[in-house]
Amino acid sequence: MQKNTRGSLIWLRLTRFTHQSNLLSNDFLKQFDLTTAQFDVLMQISTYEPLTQSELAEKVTVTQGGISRMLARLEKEGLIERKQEWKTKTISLTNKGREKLENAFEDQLEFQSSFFDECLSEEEQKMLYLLMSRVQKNSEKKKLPNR
Amino acid sequence: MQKNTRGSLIWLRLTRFTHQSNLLSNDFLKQFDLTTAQFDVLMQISTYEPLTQSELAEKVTVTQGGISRMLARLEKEGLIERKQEWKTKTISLTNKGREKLENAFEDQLEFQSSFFDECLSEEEQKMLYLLMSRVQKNSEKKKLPNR
DNA sequence: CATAATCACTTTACCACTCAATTGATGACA
DNA sequence: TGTCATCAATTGAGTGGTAAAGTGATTATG
Repeated sequence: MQKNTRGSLIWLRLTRFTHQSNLLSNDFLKQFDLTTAQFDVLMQISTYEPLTQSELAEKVTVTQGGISRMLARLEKEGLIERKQEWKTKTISLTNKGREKLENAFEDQLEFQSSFFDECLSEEEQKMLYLLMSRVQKNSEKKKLPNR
Repeated sequence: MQKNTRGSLIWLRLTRFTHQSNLLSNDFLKQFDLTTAQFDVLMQISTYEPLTQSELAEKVTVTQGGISRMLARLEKEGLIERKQEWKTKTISLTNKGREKLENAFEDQLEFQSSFFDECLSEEEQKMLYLLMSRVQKNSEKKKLPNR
């Protein structure tokens, strides 16, 4: 079995970094009693509310089933509301949810940025964003038939 | 709530891509009856065998508990062997495991590479690898106290 | 020598995701 | 009007991750 390809090495770096930064982010968000995934969906809701579950699932690239459970937890915690409205459910933040998000927002973005600020210049960050945008969009195109 | 930082945008692209490519990779590996995670640990075992569970956990950056269950499943499928050896367990591939890995290896690496080959030039890929190496190493430094 | 500490691994309970099957409401049409 | 298709959301079974508590053998120490 010969040596790895460049692509597979990039891929490894990406997965390892994402995994690692997720852990650190979870740890960081503990102070706000949130997880990274929860922060992510709260952000999306706050940006696009009101929206349906399927729309949200699309935004955070998670399956219907995943979103359903996630939202059930968030609802139980009182951070979001689901209103059955003419066949679909419309979701929006509660005041408690909005507060919690506003509370964590700045710090979390600062935290996320620190991963790059600490080791890349402006220029390099722009470059990385550009490259990753291309790569990510390309992977979107490969999407499985109906997701 | 103001707009996102550059860092947070990069972060989003990275997580979305990693998630998406993982799904596609799982789908791709279905033909070999493997998951991405399983391929990952089989690769590491094949490279470093024989090794202990803790060493493996280190390599794939997963917790002890996670590795324990993962290996239990792989053992049940007959792909790996665990030999209790003087207090630690030494793991190695079985012939079946080795075969399966060799079978999938080329195709999977080709598949991983395609994500980048399809949208980046040589130069750009080198650049991306360089940047991600820096970023990933930087995140390693931030590791939580005892992992 | 007995008890305590340590070490490698396992187990449990939880979160977050998948796919696939199911439920339940809406709307269409014979 | 009854049935049938459709569509959003839910549920069930499974994977893969975490943290934290538990187990059992080995080594240290009082």
